[in-house]
Amino acid sequence: MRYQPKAIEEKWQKRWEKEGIFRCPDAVTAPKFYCLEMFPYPSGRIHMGHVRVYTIGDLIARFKRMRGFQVLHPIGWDAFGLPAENAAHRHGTHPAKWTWENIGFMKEQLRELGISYDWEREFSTCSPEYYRWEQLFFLWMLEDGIAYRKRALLNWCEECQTVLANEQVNRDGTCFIHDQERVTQRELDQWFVGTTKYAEELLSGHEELAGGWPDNILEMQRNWIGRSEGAEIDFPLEDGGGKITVFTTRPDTVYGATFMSMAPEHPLVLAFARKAGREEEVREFVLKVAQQDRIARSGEEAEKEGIFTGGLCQNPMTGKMIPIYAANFVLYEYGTGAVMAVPAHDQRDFEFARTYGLPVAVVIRPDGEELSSGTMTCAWEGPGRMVDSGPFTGLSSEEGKRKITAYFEEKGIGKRKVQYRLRDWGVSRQRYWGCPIPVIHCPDCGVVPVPVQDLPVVLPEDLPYTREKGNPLAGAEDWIRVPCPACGGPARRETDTFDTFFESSWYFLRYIDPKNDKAPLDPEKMRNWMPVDQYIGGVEHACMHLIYARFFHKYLRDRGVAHGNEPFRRLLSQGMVCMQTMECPKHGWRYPEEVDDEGKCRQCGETVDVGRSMKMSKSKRNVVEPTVIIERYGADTARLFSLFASPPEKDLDWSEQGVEGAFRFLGRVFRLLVQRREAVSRAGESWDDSAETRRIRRMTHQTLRKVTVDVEDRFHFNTALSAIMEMVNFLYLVEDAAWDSPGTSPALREAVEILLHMLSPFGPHISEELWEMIGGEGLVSSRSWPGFDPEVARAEEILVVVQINGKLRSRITVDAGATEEEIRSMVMADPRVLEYTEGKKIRKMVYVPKKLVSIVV
RNA sequence: GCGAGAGUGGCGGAAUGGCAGACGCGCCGGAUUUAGGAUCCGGUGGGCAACCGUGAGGGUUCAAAUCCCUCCUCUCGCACCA
Repeated sequence: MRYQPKAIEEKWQKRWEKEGIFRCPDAVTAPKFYCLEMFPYPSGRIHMGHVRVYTIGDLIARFKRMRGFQVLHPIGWDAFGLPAENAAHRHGTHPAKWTWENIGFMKEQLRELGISYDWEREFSTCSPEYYRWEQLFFLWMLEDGIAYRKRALLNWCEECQTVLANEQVNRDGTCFIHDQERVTQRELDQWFVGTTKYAEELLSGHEELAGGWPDNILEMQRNWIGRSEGAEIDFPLEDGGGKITVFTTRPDTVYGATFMSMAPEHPLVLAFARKAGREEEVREFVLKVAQQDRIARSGEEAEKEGIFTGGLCQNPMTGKMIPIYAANFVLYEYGTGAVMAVPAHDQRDFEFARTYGLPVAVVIRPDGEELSSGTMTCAWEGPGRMVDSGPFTGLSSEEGKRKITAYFEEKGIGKRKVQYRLRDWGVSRQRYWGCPIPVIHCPDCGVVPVPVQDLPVVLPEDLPYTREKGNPLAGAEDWIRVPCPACGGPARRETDTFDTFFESSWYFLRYIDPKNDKAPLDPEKMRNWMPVDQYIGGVEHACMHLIYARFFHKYLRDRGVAHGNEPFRRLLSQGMVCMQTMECPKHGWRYPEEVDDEGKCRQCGETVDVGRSMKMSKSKRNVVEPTVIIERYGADTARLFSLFASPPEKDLDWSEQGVEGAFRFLGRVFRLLVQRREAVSRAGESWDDSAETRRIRRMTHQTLRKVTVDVEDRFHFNTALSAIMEMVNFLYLVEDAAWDSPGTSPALREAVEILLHMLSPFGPHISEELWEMIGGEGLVSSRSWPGFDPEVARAEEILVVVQINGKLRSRITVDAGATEEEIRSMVMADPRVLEYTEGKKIRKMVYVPKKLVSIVV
């Protein structure tokens, strides 16, 4: 009898489904555990990254289920998005058809992996029954002023006729689809959502998440939110006709502000130029900067360029008039779009001042150093004593910050200010395959929200699904033309759709009540099930999805639809699946079959460069198809390998031999049980108290303890598996006589039963098969996790290590019950110890209970 | 540039102050086999040895892969954020 995964896996998948053991009833009858993996985009087939994340999630879900929790483990589809439109364009199918077909394929593949989902809760975000609720949320956001319309500068591709997200612009500033097409900046009216209103809470929420979330993700979010404390200061304009407000983190340097820099996009820039009769040259500069793509403009190496606008303003502390420049390094979207320039104490301002011959004024003196504005070669950005700063001269820069800000507030010319790097979220996309934004544009009433009773605004499916250019929705005249809900006059629907991150920002709530057609979800169910106890996904979502989802949850909490402050109690961020790449100097990336045994390219005979391991991707030709692996080795092998090869948070290097190893281990377990099943079924009721029984049971319970702790507390799945392997190795070495003896065979039966329980969350199909084979009751997947007996697991003898002068010199075996006194005297009697201590004076002796004795002579 | 993390056999990785290299891969040997494969058993950091070994150097400690300092390398994130 051989291990043939194909034959057994399908059988058990059908059986689990028939018995519905992974279905999660609404009523909570046991402690709940909500286990969620980031849902997939239905691209057509699963890849190894999917196998890894869903295997990890399934291990946790299955383990918790066996631990007695009522586990909610759902799956759905993040079904809107651009690839569907691109595929539609290429293959002439409808995006909806393409998407639904892909869902069908991928569902089948996930089933083949044997993931324990409650399929009854499955949904796709592209169905109106789902997206109607986010349309409702958007109407609430409009009501609350959280959603608003703003003119903004966006990346625009002339070929696509659509806005591109920053991630869709190549590094060289071209479109990610049309790499010949230069992306330009275009000003458009767009919908925004006020994520910044929650900036402080998104940051302070980290306290609640600390411990449950990996530190690096929290750190990334912290950087992304980018809180900085400082002050806003007003600089009056020369003609007394207003002021420019700047934000600075260094109010202590205000006496050194010798000019002002503004973002070229700032409307005041051209206004100043017009007044000063410099409009032409300034406009030319502004246009030139606008032509520069974002990437070329950003980065510290980029050359600092600017132009005098013709405007002047007054430094409120020195009273001096200072020139206002437009400068390419000033960001319009951050702070106020204007910066007080302190060349002596800011490197950018320093470079700018030297280029344009502007004055440098030292106002902070570092400890024990003299700075001279004429000779300094770079700015001093550190702390120091204030100089040339009027009444504040002599203060430390830290104290100066506080005192000057207080002074501003007293005089009403400035105030304390906390500034964030986080921007409001632009949610409009000029695309077809997305959720329609539920507003109507009326020539008389302006923007009118779609009345709640008219929801959902259903995406029309029966249109020419693709146009040569632009958004197909914009051509759907029958759908667009509607009467204005306010005045009844002719009006037009919004043709933009939501960013697909909108759908993924609340899907975890919908799983709790996926079929509810009266409300997004029932409040009682929500209180029963939220928060998600364990969320699992890739690090690439650290700053986008995971911030949007936290924001959404906080907003919905404020609207009474969610409760609790954070949606995800614990987060596991799993590493990528990588594989070696092979690159031919002439033909680029090669598939393994394009390279011969000697490592030469089959096309040209050149030696192929075997590169380092990189994330699997089609373009690098280092992809392994999960279906091929499942076909050849079975799902349990695929699962086992991805759990064993590497700890979950690290990158995993794919290796064919590693997969073979996993397969071999499963075969070994299979053979062991086939070989011993007779003995196991004949085993008696109770074991004896022989040394052999104790040895077997000790191994069993020690392994059980390690596996339980490794899976439950440490997420060290690879070491849990290695413990299981050790136990299998141990069982192979147990003599035939012990399997057949009435005294020890019951202990071996216990060992085998516990082994199958432990293996079940890792390799569920083979575990069921073997459980059935030894005559186990019911399905092992729905049994309870066995509890280990610490008494049994306790060692009878312990090894005490002896160090002399810090070096390992001897080991002695002592009875587990030995006292410190006994151990000390045994150590002193040990011949190896005597050899090193003879004739020497013992200066110190350290005793670590039941572990080690350290002697200094 | 700033921030975070990592660096251990031929390889993936164990050990989080107390026996460095668990487990697996690879390799070597044995058994079985007509043979190969598969399987089962054993060995496998370096050095003849004393000893030496966790990126390099220093420190703390009876004891350091683990803690501290300096440096190097790599990965990731942010990247002119005033």
